[in-house]
Amino acid sequence: MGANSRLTVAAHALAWIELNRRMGGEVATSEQIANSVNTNAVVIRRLLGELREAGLVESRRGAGAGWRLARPAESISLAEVYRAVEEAPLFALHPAEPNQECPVGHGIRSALAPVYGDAEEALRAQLARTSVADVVRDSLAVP
Amino acid sequence: MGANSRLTVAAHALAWIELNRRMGGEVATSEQIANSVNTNAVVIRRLLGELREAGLVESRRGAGAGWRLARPAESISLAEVYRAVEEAPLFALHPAEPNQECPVGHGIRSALAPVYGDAEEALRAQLARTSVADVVRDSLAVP
DNA sequence: CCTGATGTAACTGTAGCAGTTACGACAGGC
DNA sequence: GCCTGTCGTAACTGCTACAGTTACATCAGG
Repeated sequence: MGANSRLTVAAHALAWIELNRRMGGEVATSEQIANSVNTNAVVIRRLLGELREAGLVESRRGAGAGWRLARPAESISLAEVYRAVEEAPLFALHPAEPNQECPVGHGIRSALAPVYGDAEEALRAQLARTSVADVVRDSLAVP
Repeated sequence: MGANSRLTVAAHALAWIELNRRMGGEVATSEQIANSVNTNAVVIRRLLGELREAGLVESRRGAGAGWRLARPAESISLAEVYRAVEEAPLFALHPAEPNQECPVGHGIRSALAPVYGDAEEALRAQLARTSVADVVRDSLAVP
């Protein structure tokens, strides 16, 4: 499937902001984060903008501007990050409406919808078990 | 994210083959299945070709050709169908290698990989709870 | 006012999915 | 042995989304 790296980059950015804070940094700039992720600063600003709408980070403008976490890193789970950056459902139903005169075509969307819902729920529940603080700890633990 | 409908169409095709068999049909043709899914027969043949490589269906060529399930519908789970049609991992790591001189950039891929693995595992485990026979039953139950 | 950073718009390149046409390969029936 | 119907597959198009980039307006502190 179309696997994208939005969750990866968002988690990286949040972990960097948190580590920077622990090192005494007031705020982190998109340029600094982009340097660690190895991408363009605009890509970071776009992603962090979605995280701000979700209430996970705050930004300051003007001179001495930058980003910081809106809540402790321990309380931000990857499930919240996922919800903030991936709005579309994981599985799509039919591109075109199936044949309603066929018993399968008529009922299959109603049959699959709860299955997909439960599967996404299981995915989110597992992501909820990891926080941004966990990501920082595990990253620093790599030799 | 790029949600595609490959799992949906594959499940629909398998359910249709099973229902057709229960109605006395020897084999199902891609044209018949495409008529129920409301798509092109080539789309069906491509998808069923992947399911055949996974050992879920068999095809016969020549006159009177078509498709049938390789195993009872009760024993084919959506987790197997998902594995057959979606080879790529759900979450991608970084598009470009992160900055190795940064502690976060150096360790984050190793930190995220098991998290993503566990999340996908939870997804597959939930999909494994539904079989093609369940899909047929639930589809027919829709008024 | 100057400076440095955010906030966006606009565009490009790339990739995958879905759809379509076309045609070769195959196997059974006549 | 040819006809027919279906699979098997290549090739192409249109569409969408992600990632990257440039450009510029906006803002706030010094």
